[in-house]
Amino acid sequence: MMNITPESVFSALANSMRLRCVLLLQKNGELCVCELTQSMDVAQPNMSRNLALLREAELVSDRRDGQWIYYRINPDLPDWVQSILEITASASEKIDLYHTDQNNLAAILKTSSGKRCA
Amino acid sequence: MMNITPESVFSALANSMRLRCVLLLQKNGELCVCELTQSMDVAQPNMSRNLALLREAELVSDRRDGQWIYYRINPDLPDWVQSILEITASASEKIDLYHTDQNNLAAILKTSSGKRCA
DNA sequence: TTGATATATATCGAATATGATATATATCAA
DNA sequence: TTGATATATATCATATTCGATATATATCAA
Repeated sequence: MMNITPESVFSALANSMRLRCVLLLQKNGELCVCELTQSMDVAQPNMSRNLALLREAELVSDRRDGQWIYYRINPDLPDWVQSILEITASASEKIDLYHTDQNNLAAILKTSSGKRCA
Repeated sequence: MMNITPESVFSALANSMRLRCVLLLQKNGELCVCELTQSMDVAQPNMSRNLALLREAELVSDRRDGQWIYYRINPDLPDWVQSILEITASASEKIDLYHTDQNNLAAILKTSSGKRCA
C-alpha cells in the first residue's frame, strides 16, 4: 500500500511505545498482543492502535492463530530498514526501559508455559 | 544537554524538511541557512526553526561567520547515529525530492562563486 | 446458544507539531 | 549613524498525535 521511505520509518519509530514493541519483536520473534501489552504494562487499545500504525508503516506483519494475533518484524523489509533496526537494537541496550520490558516478557513466557497470557 | 537516544534521533528525522536538511548537510558538508533555504525553497523562519530542532537534538552543530551561520552534521555523533545517517543517505538516493534539493544547491553554489546567497 | 477471552475500532479531549506571519537581533557596509 | 542582509524568535491558527475510555468483533469453550 504505502511505500517504505526513510521518513515513514522514522515516523513509525519516533514513539516510545512503538519503539519498545519493535525491540521486543526483534529480539523475541513473534509475540501476541497480550504478551506485548503485559510486558510493557500499557492499555490494550493503545497497544492495538500502535501495532496498527506499525503495520501500516509495513514495519511489522501479523497473523491470526485462534484468538491470538501474532506480530513479528516484517520479514520482507528492505535491507536498509533491517540495518536501521539492528543498529537501533544495539544502541538501545544501554537504556533501562527496554531491559525492563525484556525481563517482564521473559517472566511471562516462563510462567505461561504452554498457554499464552494470564 | 539532552541525551541522544534512538527515540530522539527518530523524532528529529521524522519530518520531511529536517530530513532534507540532514541529507544536504551530509552530502555537502557545511552550509549556511540561506543556502539550505534556497535549495529547498521553503520559508526562512521555518528553516531556522527546524534547524534549531535539529540542533537541540544534537544532530547538527552551528558556527557563526560574519552574517552567516553555518550548519553541519554534528561531528561528535555516536557511531550508531552516524551509521543511521549513512544508511538513510543511501536509501534516499531513490527519492526524487532529494535530488531536486541537491541540484538546486549545486546551482546555487556554482552561481554565487565566492559570495554566498543571492 | 451463552459467556469468556483476545483484539480492534471509534470517539474524545489534551498535548504537541506545524507553517505562516510579524518582529527582533546581529553583522556588515557606507 | 543608516540601511541592507542573514538569521532567530514570538505568536497564532491549524493539524496531528496521543492516551483514555467505551464499544465492537472474532474466536473458543461449554
